[in-house]
Amino acid sequence: MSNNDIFIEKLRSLGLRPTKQRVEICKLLFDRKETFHFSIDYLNNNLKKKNIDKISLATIYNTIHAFKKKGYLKEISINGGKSYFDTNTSHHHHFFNENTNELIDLQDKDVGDIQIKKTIPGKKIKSVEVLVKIENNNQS
Amino acid sequence: MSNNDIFIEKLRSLGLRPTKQRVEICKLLFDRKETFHFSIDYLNNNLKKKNIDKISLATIYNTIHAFKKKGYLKEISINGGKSYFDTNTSHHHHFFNENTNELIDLQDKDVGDIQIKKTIPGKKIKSVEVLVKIENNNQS
DNA sequence: TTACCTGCAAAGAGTTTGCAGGTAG
DNA sequence: CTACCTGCAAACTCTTTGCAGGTAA
Repeated sequence: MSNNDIFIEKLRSLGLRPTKQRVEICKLLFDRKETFHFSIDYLNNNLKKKNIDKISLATIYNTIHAFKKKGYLKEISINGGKSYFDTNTSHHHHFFNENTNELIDLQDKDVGDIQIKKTIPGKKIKSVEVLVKIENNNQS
Repeated sequence: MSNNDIFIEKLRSLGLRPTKQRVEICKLLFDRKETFHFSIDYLNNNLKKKNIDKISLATIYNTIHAFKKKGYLKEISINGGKSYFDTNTSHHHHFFNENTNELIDLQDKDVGDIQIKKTIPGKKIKSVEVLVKIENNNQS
C-alpha cells in the first residue's frame, strides 16, 4: 500500500472525502517520522512550492480544522497572534524558542508531576499545559 | 496624596508623561485590591462608560504596551485570538475557564514544583507557564 | 444525483501605523 | 519651544464565511 493509499484510508476512516487537496496536505503533515509543528502560513507556503494545483487558503483552514476536530492535530496557543498546530496529539508540553519562534516537544516524562493544589467549585480540570519559554544563553 | 497623584507619580517614574488618558487607564486598572485580568476590548468598553472624553483605541494600545514594556503589566496567551493582560506581574499561573473565557490566578504555591528534565544546548529557560483549563463539572 | 468539497473574494476581528494637531515640561 | 502624546483613519494580519461551480460515491 502506498503512502497515498494510507492517507486515503485515514481520511475515509475520519469520514472525510479523500480529495486531491486533502491527500496533499496529509503528505506534507504526516509523511514524516518526527512530530511536526506548523502554522497555516507555513503550510500554505510549502504547498505552493509543490508541483500541484494551488490549494486555496480557505481549503487549508477547512482541512486543518477538520483534522483538529477529529483529533488528528492539536492546536497550540503562544503569544496571541497566529495559531500553531502539532501533529503530536498525545499529552505533552512545549518549549518555545523565543529567538526563532519555534516549538519543541517536551514529553510528559520530561516534566515532573504537576500538582494543582487549588480547586474551583463546580469546575473540573480539563487539561494542564506547560509552556517553557527559552532563549539564547547570552541574552537578557 | 490622592490616588490620582499616586498614578501621576508612578507614570513619571516610568518615564511616561502623566496625561489625562493615562491616568484614567491607571485608575481603571490599578485602583483595586485584587489582581485584574482584561482584554483591550474590555478596557475600551469600560473607558467609554466613564464620564470622560473618549480615549481612542490607538491610545489604549499605546498605553498598555508602554505599561507592559515597563513591567507594569503581563501579557497572557490563551487560544489564539486576542491578548489578555494581567495586573499581577509576579510569577504565577492561571486557570482558564473555558465556559466563560475567564482567567483566574493560581499562585505559585498552588502549583507543585515543576521540574524540567530536558535541556536544549545553548538555551536557557526564561519562564515556565502553566495554564490549567477548566470547565463545568457536568461537561464533556 | 446528491451531499460534500474547493476556490475565490469579501468580510470580520484584533492590532498596528502614519500623520496632523495638541499638550506637558 | 520641543519632544512626546492623542485621535483618526487607513492599513495589516490572520481567520471565517457565502456562494457558484466542481467532484466523490
